Amino acid sequence: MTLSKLGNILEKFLTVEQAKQIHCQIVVNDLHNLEALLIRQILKCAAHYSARTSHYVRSILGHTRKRDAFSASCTIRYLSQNGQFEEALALYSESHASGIYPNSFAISSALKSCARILCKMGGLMIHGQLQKLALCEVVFVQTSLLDFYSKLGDMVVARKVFDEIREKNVVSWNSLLGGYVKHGDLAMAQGVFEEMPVRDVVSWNSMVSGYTRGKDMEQAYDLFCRMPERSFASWNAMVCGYIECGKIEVARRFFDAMPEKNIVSYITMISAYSKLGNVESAKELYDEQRENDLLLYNAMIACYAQNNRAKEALQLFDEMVKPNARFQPDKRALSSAISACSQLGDSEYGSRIESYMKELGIRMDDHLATSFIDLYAKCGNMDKAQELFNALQRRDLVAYTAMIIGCGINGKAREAIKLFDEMIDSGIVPNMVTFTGILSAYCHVGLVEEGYDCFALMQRHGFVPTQDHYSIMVDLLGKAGRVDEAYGLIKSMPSEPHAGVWGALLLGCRLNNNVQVAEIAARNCLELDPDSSGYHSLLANIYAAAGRWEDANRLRGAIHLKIPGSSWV
DNA sequence: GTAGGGTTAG
Repeated sequence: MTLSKLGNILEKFLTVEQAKQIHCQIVVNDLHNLEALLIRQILKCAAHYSARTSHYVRSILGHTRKRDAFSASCTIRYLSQNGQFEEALALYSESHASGIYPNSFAISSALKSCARILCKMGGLMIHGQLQKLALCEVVFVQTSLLDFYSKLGDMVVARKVFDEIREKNVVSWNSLLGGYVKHGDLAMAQGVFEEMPVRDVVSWNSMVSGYTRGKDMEQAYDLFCRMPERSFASWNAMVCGYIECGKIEVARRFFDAMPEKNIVSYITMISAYSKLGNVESAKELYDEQRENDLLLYNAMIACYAQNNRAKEALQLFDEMVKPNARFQPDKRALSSAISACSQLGDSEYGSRIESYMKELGIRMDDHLATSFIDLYAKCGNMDKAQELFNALQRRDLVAYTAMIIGCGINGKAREAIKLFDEMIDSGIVPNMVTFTGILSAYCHVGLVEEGYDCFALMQRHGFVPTQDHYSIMVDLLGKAGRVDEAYGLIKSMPSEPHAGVWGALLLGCRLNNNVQVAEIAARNCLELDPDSSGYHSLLANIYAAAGRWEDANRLRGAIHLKIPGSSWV
């Protein structure tokens, strides 16, 4: 078989299994000159199969005995194009360490990876290496470098790199323009836009998104109308802009008006609906495009997971794990799935995900570890959660919050408080979720004064306590026997309390046999949440405890009348 | 075959 024939077969018909067989043949017959060709063809196919082949590509590379600059650069490029930036960088530095000199393809892919994961050190190191490699004059490399600095927000250096490019092309200009836009420097961006010798559709798109970032939709629309040609990205930028301004209906009108939509348009709309809790609209859009893109899956799974519809999230995730699925889950899909497990308290499913990750060689990063911390903590396995927490590269707000909540629900209030203090000391500013966690930890051990301090601290940080925070505080006061104070706190609330807050008060009354306040609490509960029968029996118990049997029996009778059968449950 | 828009965790 000739090389070109083999190439054609691979390119057109390659499946993972077939490629594996061919690769075995090559290894067995010691045909190493074929390896580079094989890898190139696999990478071509990989573009169609995305995550499905990534594991396989890596395994091929593991088998490859002669690692030349060509196969390394192909793989680095492949990884960076498929969003596997850490892996791309790992391979880059590995190749570099084993004496393979990177070519311009490897360099630009590595720089792109650094930019995307905001790895400043990595980019700086590559910049340093460039001097020795005599690649400083290659416009691709220079533009990648420029893009790296502008994505990291260092526009001074970016500008310097740009000035040194001898033959600037439109992409170089666009990267500089995009940098100013991302940096929020609209004046400079406009200057560059005026100065550019040639503008293409990307330049116009950048300017449009410059205005949408500044929430100046009028200017954005004006520019949008004046564009000589429009791409998907032009429309998507407008859709995105209206979403950020909270005008979802206008965004939808633009979305519907698009002459042709691409997958990005769908993902943008789906995640907007997701954040607004409109799962049905998201699902409708998803159904129009299902199984079309890995990121589409991710967006829909995240949508379910973010809106307390964990079962549906996992159903969709299951589709991806099937042997013949078109897309295999990546880290983001995994994060959402783990979060769904956590909501269901299903640690068994979580363990399956963990072994699935091992099987595919997906490394645990901080993001994933944080999802697992939450899962294990909610399932009561604090040892495992602590272990993961200790192994984190960096402890950020979300990780601390997950641990604090975990300690809180597992009765380790002291640890929660310690973590909270540690977090504050390291300069991390807590948010609403953190306060919920720490407040419930105080509640768990009955630290009333600390609870009040926490309320004050929240307000000092500019947060208005939510209904949840008030519920926990009322709960805390009730447990401490301070029912009247709890009632006073409710009366001081700036907004109308929900049933949950009154419910917490009612529970407090039960603990303290406070009939007077209980009647008020129960009345409010029933008004706000008339379908629930729990309040009746709670109040009945309070009457009974106070010796008011008549009232208790009257209420119990009412339960029978109202919802027949419910008392049997 | 190289660079420029989209999605994760509490």
